[in-house]
Amino acid sequence: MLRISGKDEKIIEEFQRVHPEAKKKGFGRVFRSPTLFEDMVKSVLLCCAPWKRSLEMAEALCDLQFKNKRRRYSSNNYCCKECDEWGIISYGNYFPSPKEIANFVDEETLNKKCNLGYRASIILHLARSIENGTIKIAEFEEEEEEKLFLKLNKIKGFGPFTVANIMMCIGFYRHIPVDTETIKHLHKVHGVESSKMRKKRQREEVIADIYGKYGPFKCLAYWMEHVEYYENIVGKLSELPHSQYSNVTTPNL
DNA sequence: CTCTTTCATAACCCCGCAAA
DNA sequence: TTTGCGGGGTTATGAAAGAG
Repeated sequence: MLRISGKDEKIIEEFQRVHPEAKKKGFGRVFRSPTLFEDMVKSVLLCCAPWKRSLEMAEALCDLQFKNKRRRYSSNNYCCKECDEWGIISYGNYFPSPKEIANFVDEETLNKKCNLGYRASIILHLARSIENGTIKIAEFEEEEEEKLFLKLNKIKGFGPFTVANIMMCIGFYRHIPVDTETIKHLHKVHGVESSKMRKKRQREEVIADIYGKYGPFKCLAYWMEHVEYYENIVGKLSELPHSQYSNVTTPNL
C-alpha cells in the first residue's frame, strides 16, 4: 500500500527538490503493509535470512489462519499454472494481528508452524507487548522522529537495521537500513570495497560521503538506486510475476 | 582518576542447498 | 541420506576512548 496524505506529498516534494533525478523519474513513494505491525514483523523476518526464506516465513504467518491444510502455493489456488493473478486476487490479506499471534499457543508451536527460528520469540514478545499495552503501536505513526527512533530501539530484537527499516515504512528516511544487500549495492554501484563496511565508523563515513547530501532523505535516494539496479536485471518490478518475486536479490560479490 | 559512552569482537541461532 | 558450508542482524561482553 501507499501512504497518501498532504504530509507525505510535502515530503516527496522536498525530497525531489534535493534530488532532481527522482523528480524526473517520479520516484518518492515507498510501498508498505496495511498495518504497522505487519511492517514491523516483516522487518524482523528480513534478518539473518536470505530473501527467499523471508518470504516463506511471511507466507507461513499468513497460513496460520487456515486450520485446514490449504497451502497458498498449492496449484489449485491458481486458475492455471501460468497465471499468477488468480493467486494474488484470492489471497487478500491474511497476515495475523498482534492479538492473533499473542493468543496463538506458545513459542515452539509458532516456530514449528512458521519456521521462524529465533525470530519466534521476538515476534511473540512484540505481539504480547502490543496486546498488554506495554508497546503502544497506535501512537507510533504520530510520534516525533527522534522519539520514535528511541522507542523502536528499545524493543527486544530490534537493532539498527530493523529500526531503520521500520522508520522508512512510517515515512522517516534519515537512516539507511544497512544489510548485506546494501553492502553489495555499494560495491557494485559505487565501487565501495566491502571491507570498508565492516566497522561502524567507516561505514557511517561511506554512507555520509555518498548519501549525506540528501539529508533526511538518504534512504529514499538509496532505495531509488537499488530499485533501479534490480529493474535493470529483472525488468519492472510492478510487472514481475508473483512466482519470480523470490529471485529479486543481488548476486554475491 | 573515575565514570560514562562508544566501539569491536565473538557467540548466537539454524535453515536451505549443494556436494559427497 | 549425510555432511559441510554460506547466509546474516542482534546482543552480550569487555576494552578503549572521551568527559568532567
